[in-house]
Amino acid sequence: MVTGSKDYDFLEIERRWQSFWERERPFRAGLDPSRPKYYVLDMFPYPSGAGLHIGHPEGYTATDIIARYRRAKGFDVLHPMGWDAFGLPAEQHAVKTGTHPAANTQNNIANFRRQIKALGFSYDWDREVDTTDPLYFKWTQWIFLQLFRMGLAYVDERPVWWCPEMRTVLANEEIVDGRSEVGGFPVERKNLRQWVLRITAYADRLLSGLDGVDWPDSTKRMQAAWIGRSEGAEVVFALEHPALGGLKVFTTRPDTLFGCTYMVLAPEHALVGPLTAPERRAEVDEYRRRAASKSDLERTDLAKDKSGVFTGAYAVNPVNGERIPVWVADYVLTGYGTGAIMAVPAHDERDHEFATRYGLPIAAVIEPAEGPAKLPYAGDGNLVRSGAYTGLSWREAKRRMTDDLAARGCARHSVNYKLRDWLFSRQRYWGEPIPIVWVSEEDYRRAAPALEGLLPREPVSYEEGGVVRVALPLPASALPLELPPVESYLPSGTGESALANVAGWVDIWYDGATGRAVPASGPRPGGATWVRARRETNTMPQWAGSCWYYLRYTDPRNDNALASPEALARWGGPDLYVGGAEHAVLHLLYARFWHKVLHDMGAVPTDEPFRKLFHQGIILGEDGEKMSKSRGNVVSPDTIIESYGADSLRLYLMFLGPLEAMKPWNPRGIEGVHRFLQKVWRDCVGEDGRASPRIADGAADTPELLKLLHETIRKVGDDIDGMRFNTAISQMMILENALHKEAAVSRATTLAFLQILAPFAPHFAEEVWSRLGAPGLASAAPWPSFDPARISAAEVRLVFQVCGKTRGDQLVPVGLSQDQAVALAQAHEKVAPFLAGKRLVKVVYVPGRIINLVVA
RNA sequence: GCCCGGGUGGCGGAAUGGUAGACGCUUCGGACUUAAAAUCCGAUUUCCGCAAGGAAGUGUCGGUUCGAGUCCGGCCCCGGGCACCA
Repeated sequence: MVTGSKDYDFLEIERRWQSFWERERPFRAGLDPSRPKYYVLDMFPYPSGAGLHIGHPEGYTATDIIARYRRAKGFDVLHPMGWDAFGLPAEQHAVKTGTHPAANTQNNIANFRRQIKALGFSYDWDREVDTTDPLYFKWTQWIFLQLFRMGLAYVDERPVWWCPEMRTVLANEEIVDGRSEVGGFPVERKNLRQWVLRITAYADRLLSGLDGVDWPDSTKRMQAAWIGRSEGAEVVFALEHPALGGLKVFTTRPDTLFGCTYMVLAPEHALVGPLTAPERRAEVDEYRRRAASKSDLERTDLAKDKSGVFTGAYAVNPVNGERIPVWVADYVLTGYGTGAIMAVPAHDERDHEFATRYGLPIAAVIEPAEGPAKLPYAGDGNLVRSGAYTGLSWREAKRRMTDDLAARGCARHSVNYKLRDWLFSRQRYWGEPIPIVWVSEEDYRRAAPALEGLLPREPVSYEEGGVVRVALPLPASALPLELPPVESYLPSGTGESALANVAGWVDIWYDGATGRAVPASGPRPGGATWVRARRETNTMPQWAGSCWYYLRYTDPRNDNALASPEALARWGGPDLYVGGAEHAVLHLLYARFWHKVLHDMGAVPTDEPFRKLFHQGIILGEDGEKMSKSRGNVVSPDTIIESYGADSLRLYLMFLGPLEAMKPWNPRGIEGVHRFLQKVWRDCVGEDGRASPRIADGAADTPELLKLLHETIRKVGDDIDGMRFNTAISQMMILENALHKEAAVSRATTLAFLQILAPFAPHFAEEVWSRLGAPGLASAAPWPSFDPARISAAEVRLVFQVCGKTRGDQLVPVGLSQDQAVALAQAHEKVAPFLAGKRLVKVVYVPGRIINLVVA
């Protein structure tokens, strides 16, 4: 199984070995259950039409090295690849060309697969998954039904970007500067009925679960910030208007209650209407109208100056009975806390800015130890002018005041999160259909008994034109619910997806017990369980399929479960997950949420999906800018492979710098690693294409060479474990430079070198391995072990310092005593002049490293 | 504004508190060649010096230490994330 060429013909060599792997499939997982398992996963790609760019194989090369290294170390390795293939670009392409997005998607997948295989990655292709495959999304839909059953999926009116000109809903990324990216039409907010997942129910566990995982700190921090837990109190302020009862606010600083000088409601707050005084109504209504027309962006970024209006109403501060005015301002958000705040301008920057602008009183109630602080002051301190609480530390006061108010029934300890529930529906064709039909209340009651155990405790319903519609889940037996063919992939024009136009699919007679359906245009089939239904026309977002794919890889063809309990028990989640930091929050948070839900229902054994996470850095263009088509600085792996081969590309991607770093692509640098391979080739393979005469069976390598070999074996192993591939490669270069200088090198040394090179440059290593006549495969041989005795030397280089400055060095025997070391230093010709005439005041001796003589 | 990460030769980068610049690129010199490419050998932080050698040097200012690229504090740049969340 070698190629015929005499020189390093990488194209031929790589082609041969790739077809060998294709044929023999040596990288299948689960072949030997007696071995320990290792599951190493890449974030699967969206197969775009543009094909692979150089950033993809960076992370893939890293995981491939680890996978091959672990196999050589005796692990049963699961290393799979698949396709996150639903998504907007495929749908846009379908709209433009009229062809089914699946066709284009399959073309793109074929191209991605070809490109990935050309890099020689050791994926188990038998486990490939594709989120758009009905056999896959059957289980995505099944998971949705579990969320539905558990009351974690509900419907709500939520705003979306609506383009009246195009009569379609647009995603955030389709909008540029407040206009549609295509056509440049104006867009507006429009409320639509949407599916929402109750991720907030898991907020606390999503936060605490971060403690137990081996993730980059920055990513943990980002998730924690996104979840945004804050502890405080809900406090009820009585309103003067007796009919209105109380006004509830959330505050993290109940200790500053004595400094509350006004209150603010979000413009959308339900009490704004009722409590506004008649003489202020016109102004307040106008303000609310203006706020409603502003986008989120305008309400935050652009509106640097705070604005608001007085409602004419007053509330009563529960701690001191003071009468305080109630304002409306859009710096208070409706979605957080209670949508209303107690304003403490002395100790909150935002309130301070607002109070200053509108001339509202500012009362300081917290003082640092060194006396009154410049306001606004949000730091540590004790209470002042706060009645019975004066003198307490703010932390102490926070607890006591909440407790006291709670005893009077006007406060309670409370926790709030920034995390919002997850908007889970898209008005698109190219996504997983949501397996729900909508029926009347009456029909729901009729169908319910047959769906025992599949329904949420509270029915999910909404009202439209006075008619209540209730969500009925498809039974699992009716999954997958596939996308019906459509004439046009354009959205319906009413804000619904193209599915709404498929009358025979949407409007149906539906058998709740079996999930069978026939078009409503036909007669109602016989049988009591058939009801009139309308199918859900929303589809799932792209996140859905990627939320659980790592589980499917463990048992990708299972038709009875998302994966068998045995497969899940064997593989668990990935031991290592590698992907871009751009997914630090959303993908990883959503997947963790689903995983915890699945864990709670007993479907998966672990509580967290990704034990160890690593983000590869971004590879920038030659110009140091982000690679993009418009900049024209995109590097394609195909062209690099043509000129240097996949092994050189793999080596170079890893040699560029630390995996996690952002680093520019330098087209010349690849010459270096390519030369390295050429050099190894020439040192191992002779003129005739067979083993070089330099490689001698009986050659006695020098102790220095063996020391270097064993150091290299150790360092390469350590560096792979630590994901420091760049230094592993440089160590192998050092070894090669040394081997190159030898007239003859033993076969054993050469083979060991090829083995540690194999994970990095697998085609190359296998080829040379077999040319040397070594048995089997380089990748199948057990990882070489290093001998510590070879590494330790009898002599070490000791550095002589005088007052911390290096003045010389010398080879000394290991175990040299301090006195001997001092004597050697004093006698050293380079060192002695610096000691002449000085008194030795101190000696610092680090055996085997340095001796520092401090003189005066 | 807040929270992170990072500033080391011409370039990418390497350095458990212990010889700063490994390894590679670039450039220069030499060998081989009719010549070129490839390859091989050597040099390549800056300054002073013919040399031996010496001095300075890891964004910047200060500190801790026998000794700091590494630890601590201030400042300046660059990159990323969040951004009225009460």
